[in-house]
Amino acid sequence: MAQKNRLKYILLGLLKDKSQTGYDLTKSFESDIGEFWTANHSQIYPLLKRMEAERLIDHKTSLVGEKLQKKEYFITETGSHTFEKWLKSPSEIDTIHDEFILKLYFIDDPQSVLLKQMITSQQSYHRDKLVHLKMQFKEKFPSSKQIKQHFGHSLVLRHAIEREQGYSDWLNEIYKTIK
Amino acid sequence: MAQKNRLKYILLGLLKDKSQTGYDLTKSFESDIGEFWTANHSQIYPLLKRMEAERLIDHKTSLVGEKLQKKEYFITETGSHTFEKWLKSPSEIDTIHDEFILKLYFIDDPQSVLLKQMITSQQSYHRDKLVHLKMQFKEKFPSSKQIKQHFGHSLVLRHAIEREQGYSDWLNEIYKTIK
DNA sequence: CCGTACATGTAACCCGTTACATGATTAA
DNA sequence: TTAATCATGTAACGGGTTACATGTACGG
Repeated sequence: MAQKNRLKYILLGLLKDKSQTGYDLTKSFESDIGEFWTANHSQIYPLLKRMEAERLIDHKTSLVGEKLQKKEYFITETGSHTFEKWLKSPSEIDTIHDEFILKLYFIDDPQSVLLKQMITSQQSYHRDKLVHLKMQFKEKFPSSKQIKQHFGHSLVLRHAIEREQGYSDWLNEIYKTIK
Repeated sequence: MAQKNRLKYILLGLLKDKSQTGYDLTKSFESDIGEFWTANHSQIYPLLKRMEAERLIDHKTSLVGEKLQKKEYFITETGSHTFEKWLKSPSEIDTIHDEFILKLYFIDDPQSVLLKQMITSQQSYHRDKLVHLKMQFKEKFPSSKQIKQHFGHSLVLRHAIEREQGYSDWLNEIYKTIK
């Protein structure tokens, strides 16, 4: 086994909640789950087929208009079991791949002009990201009711916000010392 | 162009500092740079050959004992130029792939027993990581002299420490609210 | 002499990205 | 009628992991 295939478990997790088409699943990577993982339809469709062959999921075909068929995928008993087993398994930690951090590693001189430019461009990126995430939280969790219903999601969003806040703080700190 | 190939730039960055063999380069992913990126020798050796074909690097062969030959790679003018161009290019941001965060996303119930177990196991991981990183910093940057010489590296290590601190704080916060 | 470290390579395989490809439905 | 969205697929390719493979040098 060469890689992890976490996408499989994401799809199981999403289908556990409700039956969906490959198209629907693809779209969820453009919103909610998209903050934490990415996937294209070209990866999702073949994977769904493989997962069906493994009996983790199944599908029923339905008509949209007069001709267009769509495949509504749903999770099987085996699929649910596999998903729960994954939840309980120890989580492996990947090293974080951040291109900016990588570049920074190679800059030895505190007085480097390039460094200043790099910091300011990163500052604006992470500032925007922070604003975006805070807005997301407000939209999805306007009251404690939503938090109780999707506790994990709220924690994950809060974590992303705190991470971006930390990133911004760190950048601002650097900026102060080099300017 | 399907992917990024950041490893190429890491190798250039390392060779810019000093000439090294593939073996040496492989080893540096077990220490310093290993905190921020991973790579195996099976990836490095073929890449070095490709980079040589692109005239980014070159090598001279030397003898270790009586038979064993090693290839000492060094960076070319073209290689230096390519590296500098990369440093100046805008940094793309990848979404962070954290398996624990992913699992958490799917846990709706704040009272879940599984959640408690997951939190405590993560707490110990990130606590250990934090200790490790702080030790690394003390070892590599015992005084301001080293920081001035390798400013970027010091920033990157400080960032990793603050990130782990933030992660731990967040976990502890969750633990308090669910216990 | 024996185990560890030094030193270099290839092959199989999976994951993920980009691009190619096609067609139906719906709302403006 | 036409543009956006819905809907599903395949192909090519590059990056990264695991495993296979071989041999030398050196210190205890």
